[in-house]
Order: sequence, then structure tokens, then C-alpha cells
Amino acid sequence: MAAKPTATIEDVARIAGVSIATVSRAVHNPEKVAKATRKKVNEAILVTGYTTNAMARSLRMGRTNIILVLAPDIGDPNFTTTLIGIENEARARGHAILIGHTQNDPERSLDYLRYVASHKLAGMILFTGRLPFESLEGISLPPVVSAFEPAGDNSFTYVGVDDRAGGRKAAEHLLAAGHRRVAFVGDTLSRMSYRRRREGFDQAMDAARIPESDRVIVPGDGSLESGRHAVELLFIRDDVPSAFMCVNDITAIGVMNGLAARGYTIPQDFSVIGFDDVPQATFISPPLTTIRQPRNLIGRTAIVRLLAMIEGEAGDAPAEEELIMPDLILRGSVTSPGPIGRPNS
Amino acid sequence: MAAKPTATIEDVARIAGVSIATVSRAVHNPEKVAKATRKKVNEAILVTGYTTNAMARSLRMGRTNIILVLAPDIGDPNFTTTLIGIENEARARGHAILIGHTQNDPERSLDYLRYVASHKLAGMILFTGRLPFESLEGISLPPVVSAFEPAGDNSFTYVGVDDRAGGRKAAEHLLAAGHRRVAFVGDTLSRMSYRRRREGFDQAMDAARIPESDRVIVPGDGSLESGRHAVELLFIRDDVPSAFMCVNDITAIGVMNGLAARGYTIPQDFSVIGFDDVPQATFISPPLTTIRQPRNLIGRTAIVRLLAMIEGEAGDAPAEEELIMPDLILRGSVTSPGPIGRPNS
DNA sequence: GCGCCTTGTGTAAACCTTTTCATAGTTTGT
DNA sequence: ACAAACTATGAAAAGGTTTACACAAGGCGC
Repeated sequence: MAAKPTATIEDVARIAGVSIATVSRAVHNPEKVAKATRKKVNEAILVTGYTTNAMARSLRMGRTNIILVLAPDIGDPNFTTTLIGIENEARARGHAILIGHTQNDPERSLDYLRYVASHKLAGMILFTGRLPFESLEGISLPPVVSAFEPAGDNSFTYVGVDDRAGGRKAAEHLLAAGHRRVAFVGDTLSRMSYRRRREGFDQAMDAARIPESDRVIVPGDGSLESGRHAVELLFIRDDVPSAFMCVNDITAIGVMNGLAARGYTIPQDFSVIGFDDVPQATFISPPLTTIRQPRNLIGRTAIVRLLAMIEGEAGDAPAEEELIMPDLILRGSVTSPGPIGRPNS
Repeated sequence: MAAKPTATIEDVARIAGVSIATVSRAVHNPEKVAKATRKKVNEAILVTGYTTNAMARSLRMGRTNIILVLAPDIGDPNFTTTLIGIENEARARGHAILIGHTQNDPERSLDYLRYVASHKLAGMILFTGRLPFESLEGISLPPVVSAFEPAGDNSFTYVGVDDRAGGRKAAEHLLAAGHRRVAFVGDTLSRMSYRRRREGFDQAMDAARIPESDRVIVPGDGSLESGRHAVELLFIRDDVPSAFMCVNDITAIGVMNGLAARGYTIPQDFSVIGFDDVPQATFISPPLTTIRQPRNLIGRTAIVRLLAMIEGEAGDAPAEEELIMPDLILRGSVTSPGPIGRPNS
């Protein structure tokens, strides 16, 4: 059977015996229509199976209430949890959420940006710093909030964890446990958040008057391999600290792997601390002590700010940064330095 | 500065000195417009920063080229990989992909369904069997293809792995290794795919003339705990087989954990086989022998079928099932039964 | 009983496109 | 050289909605 052409507002009006204006009001501003009329309209809607044609509606109104959340990898656990915070808040305020998946592919990203512009979406939340805004020249975008990773040119409001404070907390925890010689694994300039974690690390070391010579800085890119690699490097250089502070959990797991491969056990021989609190952190053994990303809160904060921008209409409020304080999660990968701790034979 | 009202087709037409009809053609049917004119129009578009108003366009055309992919949990690795297959194929054919995340929440799901209906999306792909279609009465939906898990009332075309064949392959592999007494962990009626895996298991056992008494059926829900639990149960019942076929990889990992907790090593003491080939399967030790979901292929097949339905306009083609044959992935968790294999002391 | 406010409803314009049909100009075939 | 067939363009309708404005009816205070 051919799908019957969907009912329009006019069909409803005819059946209910009213004008289309009244139907429109009955649907979207029920309080403006008499009770009896409302009832007639609702019945007609039931009969026809009418749904407002969103296209026509937003064409007329010049806006939608849809928010696009753009992520490079929707499989990223950081993303999933945050998304739930976003969704709950958004739907409570009458906004719908759509998700886009860029894989950091400029083509794909551009498509989504175009989608946002041409569909007049209400706003967007970015989980990715790299977006080809250049190619958009002239196309006007709705309000944007970026989360986790400040977006490219810093012109957007940003909500994220306080990386500096987190780095400081992690380093302080190691120091409090008695470590004096500590490695920082994953040093890089290319990601702002990692750079800030490093700054936090240095602040804590400075405050504890640990000389630069006792801070073992190892570059890395946040990958598992970079962690394993760092361990090898330090053993080869015979420059092994008693504790490793890693730029993220994945690196930390790599470090633990590398240490285990050399026959050491954690935390007896070495202490390791990560950053992010990814799901794997609890599964490995020993479970990883780390700094937790306040994911849900980041999501909620981001959407609240976005909605404020959307509703406030101000639009030209300057881009701000809202940093959320992370918590230290104590698990089993950190203790006081053991005898092998400083094997500078 | 107030965001200037976005340029419309009329602005472009005025600047280019042509009619709006010509602009429309220049944008969407360039071959229908003279080269010189096209050039003028394109320049005007650049000047104004014009983007087609998708609302007006699809209102006029009565359709969009957007496909919604609906998943209960977008963090599910099954989903992510499949999605990439879908996206590539879809964008090559000029369709855009949006993603929805239901968390199996009927409210949320219904919202998405309404979104699809009211925005006249071109079609949808379902990764979830449970959807509140009842509540939609009368609302007309575009073509739908369900993947991985047949949708509720079976009225949709379904693309998925051949669970029966996969179950058979897994069981046959265990039998070929010499196992005679085998557990099936995760038996349940509530998920069709699991039920079918069980059927495959039974077919293989029947073919090998293994009596029912040597098939140890343990119920479960596919969770990690259910796997651990199963092990405990069997040891308590003193009814331990030499091999475990698990309804999915997560359960299998649970079983391996349970066995490890009791001090056994795999595969020397017991063999374990899973289903799905989740990412963790390679990380645990020993790596898990399993049946791989042909994810990318499922994605591609699903979208191809959907597009055929959309373009074919036929629409009333009967719902079909397309089952894709999975491969057995040999890793380290299965060997011939060892001496402890049948501890019916 | 009269002006006035309130309440409920309808008419018609506007939102921005795509596309049918018509027209004018240009080739092509004989 | 003339009809026929294209080609390139424009005018105008249509798509489904919201909303400003107008209007009618009813209630109120005086």
C-alpha cells in the first residue's frame, strides 16, 4: 500500500472545523485556545496522525531547537559519558541532540558545519579542536561551545577540566608519598591540555623545591606505545625515577606494561599515576591511581552555557573559559618509593 | 555586531543580475545553465556567503537526504566500526548521516522517531531491537533497515551476522580440538541473536552426536559478571566441562576471569571461545579465540539496502533478512582438552 | 444601555526554495 | 530560407507553517 501523503495542518483544520491558525495555536500555544476547541483539534490530530512538518515550521520561524554535538570519535569513552550529561540537560529544556562523527576528517567536518548552517541549527558543542573553519568563510554559524579540547582559534567559549590543577594534584600526590625523583611522560607542545598538565607538574615540583635535574621529562604523544617506549628509554639512559606521572591514562598503562615486561611489580618497585580515569584504569592490575575527568559535569556545564548563549541572544558575549576542578582517584598504583626506587647503582 | 541576516537566493539573484530560478539551477543543476551565467552566479554566491536554506529546500522537495542511525549505546565498539562503513557508503551516494543515542530509553527513542517523521528524513538504520513503535500509531516513517539485532516486530529488513552459522562454527572448532563435554554460557530467550547462537551450538553438537547430558547449558545475560558467575556455579555443582562456548566475548572474558581466580590457566586447563571479536579480545591474555562480527560489511550492506529502498520508491518490498557469514578468529584460548579437563573426580 | 477590555478565532502574508510552463533566441535539417 | 528542435532564461505557483492584524462576541463597571 502506498504510504498515504502525510496529513497537513489543513487536514486537521478541516476535520476539526476550525482554521489552520487555531490548529497551530492548539498545538504550540494550547493556553491561547478555548478548551472545547482544543479538544476538537486534538481529536482531529489523532484521527489524521498529524505531525507538525518541522521543515515548514522552522522555515517560518527562522530557527530550530536542535543542537549538534560534534566529536572526532564517538567511541571515545570520554565522549559517551559527557554526552549523557548533555542530553539530559538539553531535553529538559526542550532541545534535541544530534551527533556527528568527524574522525578528524576535514571533509566530513565541513559537511557537518554546512549542515549546521543550512539547517539553521540552534547551536553546537565541539569535542574537537581541529575544525576547518577557514573553509567556511562568510557562512554564519550559531553559538558554539567547545569542550575538553579548546577549539582552534580560541574564539569559542570553552568548558573543560582544569588541567593545570589536575597536574598539580597528581604531582603533589607523588611528592606526598615521598617520591623525589619523578618522570613526566608524554611531554608535548601539540596539545594544549597536555601542555597545561605539564605546567601543573612543574608548579608542584617548584613548590616542593625539587631541582630540575630530578624531573625526568620524556616526550610522548599520549599513546600506549609512547608509554612503553618511555620506560625503555629511561632504562637505556640509566636514568630511572621512582615514580611516573603520565600525561594520560593510556600512556600510564603503557608505562605499566613496559615496567611489567622488565619484571618489576607496581607499586612495590615503581609508582605510576595517570590522568583522565578511562574505563580500563580499573581493569588493569594494579588499578591505576589517576586524576578523573569530571565528564558528566563538563557536559552539563557546556550545554548550560550554550543554551544561555542561544536564549540570551546576546551572542556577542566574549569567549570565556570555564575550568572544572578534577578529583584525585586513589587506587593501587602509587606508594612510597621502595629500595629499587633509585637504581642509580 | 548583530549577525547579519543570512543571504537568500534572492540576494544572489539580484547581485548576479539573473532570476532566482537561474540561481537555483546554477547551484543544483549546473549543466542546465550557460557557462557565463554560472560564473556570474558563483561570484555572487561568494560575495554573499550564500548557503541554500535546507528547510525551504526540503519543504519544497518533500524530502531530505539525511539518514538517521539510531543506537542504544554509541560507545559500543560494534557500533563505531559499523558506522564507518555506513558513512563512507552514504556520503559517496550523497547522503548525510546523523546519529541518535537512545540508551534504550523509550522517551528518548520516541523523540528521535518523531524527529525522523517531522523532518521527513530519508530513512533510518536501527541498531536496537527495542523501539516504542506502538506509541507512534499513524505516524508514517521512511524506509528502515535494522542491523545486528532484528527490530521488534520483524517487519523491517534486517542485516546481521549469521548467528546460527557462527554458533555452529564455534562449537565445531571446540569439537575439532577434541572437546566432548562443553558448556554453553549465556543462554537466554530475551535476545534473538543469542538464541540463534545457541541453536547453532546445538546443531553442531547434534551432528557430532554429543548427548544432551554432555552439554552444560548455563543461563546468562551477556555481562562480564554472568561469565564469572557461570564458572562459580559449575564448580559448585561439580559439573565442569573442558571447554566453554560463550554467547559473547564479554561473557567469555568473565569466564576467563573466573577460571583465573580459581588458579587455572587457559588454554592448558580449559578452552574458551567467544563471539563478536570485541577490541578487548586481543588485549587479554591469552588472546581470545572468537567469531568475528563482520561489522564493516554489515554497515555497508545495511546502507546499500536502505538506499535501494529509498531510491527504488517501491517501499512495499517485503521485509527481508540478509545474513552475513562470520569468520572464526583463531587466537590463544582454545586447545585440546588437558588432564584437568574433566575433573569429575 | 454604553463604552471598554478580554477572549477566541479567522484571514492573509511571509519564510525560501524548486519546478512547470512559457518565451525568446539560436541551431539544425532539408 | 523556413520549419523544427534545442537551449537558456524568467514568471509564478506551490510546499506547510506561524503570526500580525482584524474582527466578533461576551462580560464588566458605570
